Amino acid sequence: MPPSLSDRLTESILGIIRDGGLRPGDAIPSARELAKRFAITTPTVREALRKLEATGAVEFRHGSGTYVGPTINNVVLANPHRPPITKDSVLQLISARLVIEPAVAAQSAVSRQPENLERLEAAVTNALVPPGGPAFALNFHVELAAASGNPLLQEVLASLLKVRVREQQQIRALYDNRARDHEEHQAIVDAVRAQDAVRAEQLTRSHLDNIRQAVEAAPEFS
Amino acid sequence: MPPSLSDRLTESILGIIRDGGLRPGDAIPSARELAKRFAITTPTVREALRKLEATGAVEFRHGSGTYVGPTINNVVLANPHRPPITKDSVLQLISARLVIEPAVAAQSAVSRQPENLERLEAAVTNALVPPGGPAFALNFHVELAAASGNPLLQEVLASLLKVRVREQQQIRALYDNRARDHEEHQAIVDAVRAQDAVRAEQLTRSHLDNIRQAVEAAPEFS
DNA sequence: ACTCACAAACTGACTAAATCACTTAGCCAC
DNA sequence: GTGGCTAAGTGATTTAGTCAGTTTGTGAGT
Repeated sequence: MPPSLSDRLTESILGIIRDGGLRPGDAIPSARELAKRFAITTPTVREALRKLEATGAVEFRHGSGTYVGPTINNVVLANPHRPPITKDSVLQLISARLVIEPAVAAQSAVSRQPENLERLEAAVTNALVPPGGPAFALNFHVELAAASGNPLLQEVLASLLKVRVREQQQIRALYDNRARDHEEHQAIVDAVRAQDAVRAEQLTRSHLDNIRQAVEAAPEFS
Repeated sequence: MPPSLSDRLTESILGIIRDGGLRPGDAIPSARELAKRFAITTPTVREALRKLEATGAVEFRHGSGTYVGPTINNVVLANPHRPPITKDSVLQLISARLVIEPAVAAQSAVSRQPENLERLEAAVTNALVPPGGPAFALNFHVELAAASGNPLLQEVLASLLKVRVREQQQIRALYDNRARDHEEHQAIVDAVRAQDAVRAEQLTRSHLDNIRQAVEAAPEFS
């Protein structure tokens, strides 16, 4: 069962990106030129590009060009075609985070660098500004994972949280306890700063447990 | 910036799958029929289907049809367009697993059901049969995560390990210590059976640490 | 010299109508 | 029955073109 033409094409296009040293944001050759280069037609090229688009490896900008996407080097990614969200799926997500994140926090307390502490502080304070601020790229829990020094852990957390974006508003609507969140986040940062792994782990666990309880108490959402 | 036609199409196709109650393995309407139904042309339909294919939501079988894929309900998935593997990336992966898996093992020791123990035992014994056996679908570490009762944790581990498949042969070639692996796996299962979370956690940690050391000692691969 | 408007010249988005390649199921001969 | 052939349905790909945005450079007007 030989790989299909469009399969080989995706690999070739990735080869162009890697061999060309292209980084996220850089433009790749136009669909017409790729078609010419590989001696195939544009619909076939577009199929291959769509596959790459689905995984965030490339991005289309109508009229402008095709660009290298932000997650091209990711190992694990959030499913862009997510199933609909239910209260159960939210609780499942929090349960998974309850297993993973405390261990991550402990590791981050050990491995954190001064740069990580800066970003963590920024994430904590940014969360206080009312929504609409542009600096929402910094997510506290993702930055906490980043402080572990392992990009893979950051990817895993980012993927888990990306799925949550859609219902984040719903949770906020039901249980907007920004002040408490802020306090707990700050306490975790302090533990990480002090390189107190045990405390960071335990604070993260109770923080997530608080969120879990809040969601559990909330009514089923639409 | 309105979503492109093929974006809306993917959503519509997912709608057909979900509304039709289709499950992985079931056939979906042919590209020609979808084109007719949405009053568009087949290349456009194919672009949408390719996007769904990239995330494992659908599968093509030339000459036969298009079928619902196994990972359509996944929240997080392994990047099918993985970057090339280096020794560093392998160590990074093991480090991430060293953070996540012990915590997962502890949770599994608490939550495991009789059914999980069966599958774990099967995974342990299957690993002993020489490669070529068909029952390689059971991966010990994935089953260990499954025993936690949280499908999301299973997804995360499966995604992390899927990436590793490509270099699994390389690791095996450098450090084929199947007997030791088997012993350590068996010890973890015993701890999980006894619902001894602390021991399961610690055994998992040392097991992964052994693998890490073996990889570290290995020469750089091609 | 500066700025604004506008017109190419690029780009992606999509259409239309075929042809080729593969799989499956049914039929028929043996 | 069983084997092989055939026909219908499917995905894979081509060809040739139109539509719709974006970027860039040019030139008129100030």
